[in-house]
Amino acid sequence: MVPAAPLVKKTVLLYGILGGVLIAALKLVEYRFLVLEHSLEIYGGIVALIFSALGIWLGLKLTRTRTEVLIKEVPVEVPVRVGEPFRRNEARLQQLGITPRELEILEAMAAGFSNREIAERLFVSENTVKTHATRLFDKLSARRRTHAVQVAKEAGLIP
Amino acid sequence: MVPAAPLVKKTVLLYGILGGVLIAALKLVEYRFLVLEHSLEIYGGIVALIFSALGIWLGLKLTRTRTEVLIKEVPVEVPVRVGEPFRRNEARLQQLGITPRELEILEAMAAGFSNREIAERLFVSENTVKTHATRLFDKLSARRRTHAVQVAKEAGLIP
DNA sequence: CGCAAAATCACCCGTTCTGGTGACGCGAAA
DNA sequence: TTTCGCGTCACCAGAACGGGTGATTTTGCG
Repeated sequence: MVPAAPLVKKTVLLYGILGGVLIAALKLVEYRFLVLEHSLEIYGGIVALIFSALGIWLGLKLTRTRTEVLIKEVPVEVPVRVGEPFRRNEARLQQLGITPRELEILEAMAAGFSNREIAERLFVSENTVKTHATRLFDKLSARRRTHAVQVAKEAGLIP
Repeated sequence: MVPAAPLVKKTVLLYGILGGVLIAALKLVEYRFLVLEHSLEIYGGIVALIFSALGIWLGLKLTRTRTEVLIKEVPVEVPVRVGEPFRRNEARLQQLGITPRELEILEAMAAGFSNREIAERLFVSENTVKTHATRLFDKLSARRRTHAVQVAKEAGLIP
């Protein structure tokens, strides 16, 4: 364990110095608190609080460097379809009576865009997109957009 | 922010309890040390040491789960014959940390079923399906189910 | 030109989905 | 034994979606 040796060393050193300074500072002011009742508890509490914070910071610091070091390079298989640039089934398209505009909405839908996003993309209002969508659902006999997309893909309307 | 709320809360609570116990313990033994010279410094040092360790532990605990997120993907192109019965990309599946159950939900989702339908199909409550869906969206970096499906298809997780 | 199809937009209402939070049980691993 | 990952379930607020209805503007074509 302990991969980032130099950084850890530096951090620990800094931590030690900070601790020393704090102890010295506390010692300087301890006499003031000492005149109070239960001053020892207060003193201990303060020390505990400060060093807790310090410890948390240290812990965070250490783990942060660990996460940075933990970059894994993993080979990923990327499926590459050879040939077949996708040929749209125009016949079925006409058969279902899907208009060009509706097809655009369908494609955007399949790409995972929301109605609002599609509206912005095509420079129309969201209501318009919804209208197109509704008609698409009718023509594709679907009730949900996910279903519509599925049906469209199977019908060869979209890639 | 801070998604791991329950863990943090529990941890903080435990931390507080530990701190209290330690303070009490120290108070019990303080009189023994008090008879020595410079006992206050020793006392403070002990407190500082213990709470530093505690703080470090806390810090480590808090950032524990953030270690394996940094995965660098190295694309390796693999030709895929069209018409093949579909080969699931198990590697990517594991990379994303998608569980078998989540994959089931993902498949049903891609088929165009609603959460309720999926729930009925898998004999679980709709809430459970929602939970799985939410986790899927996180893992697939998607905001909508259509988008999730699209991402999953591109990643070779589903046909 | 004039019509029909297509495209555009609006409003309402109910349903579905998404995000966030919290909790419990179980089995495997540490 | 404790911890952890997974699966399960719940509740809530807000966003997105779907269905229905009606309306106006563009556009292609006879």
